Amino acid sequence: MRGFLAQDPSQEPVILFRKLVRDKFPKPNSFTLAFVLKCCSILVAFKEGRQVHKHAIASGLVGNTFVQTSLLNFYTKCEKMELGRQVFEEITDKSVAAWSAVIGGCSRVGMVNEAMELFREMQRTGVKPDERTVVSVVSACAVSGALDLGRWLHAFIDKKAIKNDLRVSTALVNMYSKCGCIEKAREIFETIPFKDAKAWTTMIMGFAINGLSEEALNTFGRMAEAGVEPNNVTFIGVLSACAHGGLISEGKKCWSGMLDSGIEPSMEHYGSMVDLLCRTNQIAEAYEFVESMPIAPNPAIWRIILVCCKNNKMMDYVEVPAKQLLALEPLNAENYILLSRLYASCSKWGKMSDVRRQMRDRGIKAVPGCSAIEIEGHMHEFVMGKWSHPEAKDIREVILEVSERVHEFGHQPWIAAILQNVGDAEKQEALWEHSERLAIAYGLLKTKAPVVIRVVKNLRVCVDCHEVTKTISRLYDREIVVRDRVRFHKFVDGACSCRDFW
DNA sequence: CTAGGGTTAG
Repeated sequence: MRGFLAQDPSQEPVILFRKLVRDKFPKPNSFTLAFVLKCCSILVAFKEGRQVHKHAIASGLVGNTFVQTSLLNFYTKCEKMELGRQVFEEITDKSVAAWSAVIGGCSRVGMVNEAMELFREMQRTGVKPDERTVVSVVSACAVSGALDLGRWLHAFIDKKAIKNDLRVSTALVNMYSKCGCIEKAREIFETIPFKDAKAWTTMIMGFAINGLSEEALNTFGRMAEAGVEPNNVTFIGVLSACAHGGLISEGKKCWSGMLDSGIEPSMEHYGSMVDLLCRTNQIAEAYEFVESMPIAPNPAIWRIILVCCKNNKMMDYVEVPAKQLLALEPLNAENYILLSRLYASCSKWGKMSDVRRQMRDRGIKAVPGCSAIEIEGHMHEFVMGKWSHPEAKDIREVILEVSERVHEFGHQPWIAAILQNVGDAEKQEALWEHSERLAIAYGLLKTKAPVVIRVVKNLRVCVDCHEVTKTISRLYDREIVVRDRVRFHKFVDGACSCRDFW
C-alpha cells in the first residue's frame, strides 16, 4: 500500500485493504489503517473511508493517535467538517498534526473565524504551531480576504521564528495577493531563494486577479529563464491574466506554447481561452473554439458564451448554449437569471418571461449575494436584503446618507440590473440592499480614512454597484478594494483599477 | 522496517 501511495493516485490501496479484510489474515494494524485512510483522503473516497472507520472501531484501533489523525484528515478532505470535528473532539492528547488537520479543514471550506479560533485555542493548550499549521491558517485568511489577520500571522511567523520555508512564503504571497496587497506579495516572492512551480504560479495568479496582466506575463517569462517547468495550473494563471487584460495575441501564443509543451488542456484551460475570446468580443471565433473542443463543454463555458451574447445584445449564438446549460444544470438559479437578462437585452420579452416562469415553476431560488468585511480581526458577513447584523440600525442610517449624497452627485441608478417585477422606486431601493453596499457602509461606520475598506464578495459586482462604489470613493475620500468572485477592483477618487473592464 | 497535518485553479 505504501508503494502505491508513493505513485500516482490509485484505488489499489483500497482494493488491497478489502482483500486483507476478506482474507481475515493477517489482521490490519494501525499502520495499515493510516495508509488506507491516506489513500481515501487523496481520492476523496467518502464511502470507503467510512468503512475503514467502522473497521477501526470494531478492531479497537480507533484509539490510536495516528489512526485518529488520519481519520480526521480524511473527513476534512471530504469536507465533512462535522464528522471531522467529532473525531477531533475524541482525541485526548491533541498533537500538532491533529490541530493542523482540523485547521486546514476549516480553511479549505472557508471557515476563517473557526480556523483562527482553533489556532488560538491550540496555543492556549500549549501546543506549538509549526510551518504546516501556519500555512493552513494563512490560507484561511487568503480564502476569506482577512488582511489584518493575515498581517498578524505574518508578524507571528517572524516573531516566533517559524521557519519561513518555501511553502510558508508561498502561502504568504497567496494571502497578500488574495487580500489585494499585490506589492507586499511581490516583495515576499522576491525574497524566496529557490522558487518552485507552485511559488511562480501563485505569483502569476496574484498578478492576474489584481489586474496586472503584463506583470503576470513578465513573471511567466522569468519562470522560464529560471528553468522551472510550468505546469497545467501555471497556464490557467497565464491564460486568465491574458483574458483579464484583453491580451488576445499573447493569450493565443500561450495556448500554443502550452500545447507544444505537451500539457493536455483541461476544462479550465478551455474556459480561459473562451473567456479571452469573449472578452475581446470575438464571439464567432469563441463559438467555433467551443465546437472544436474534444471534451463536452461544462456549464461555465456555456455561460461565458451567453454573457458575451448578452453584452453584445446578440441572439446568433444563443440557442445551443442555452439549451445545453439548462440541460446540464436545471437547478442552478444563476443560469435562469443570465438567460432572462440576455433575452431582455435583445428585447425578446416573450422568451424572457418563459425563462422566468420556468424558474418559478421549478421553485428555483437565486443564490443571494454575500459580502464580508473584516473589522477588528473578525469577518462580518452581509447578505443581500438581510438586516440581521447587530448594528443594522446604524448601517441603515449610513446607507440612507450615502445614497442621498450619491444621488445628489448625479448618479443614475442602473435599474435594468434588477429583475423583480416591481416599480422603479423599489428597484432603486433593492440596489441599495446589495450585499457589498451593506459591507461598505459598515466599513464607513467602523473605520476612518486612510484605512482601506476591503470587501470580499461571493458573486461578481453589478454595474450599478461598480458606479456607486466609484462615487463613494470620491465623495468620502476613501480607498475601497472589492474582491469579487474573479478579481479585484480598487476604487480610488472616483475611478476603478479595472478601468471598467471586468 | 513502515504511520498523521502544508501553498497554486475560469
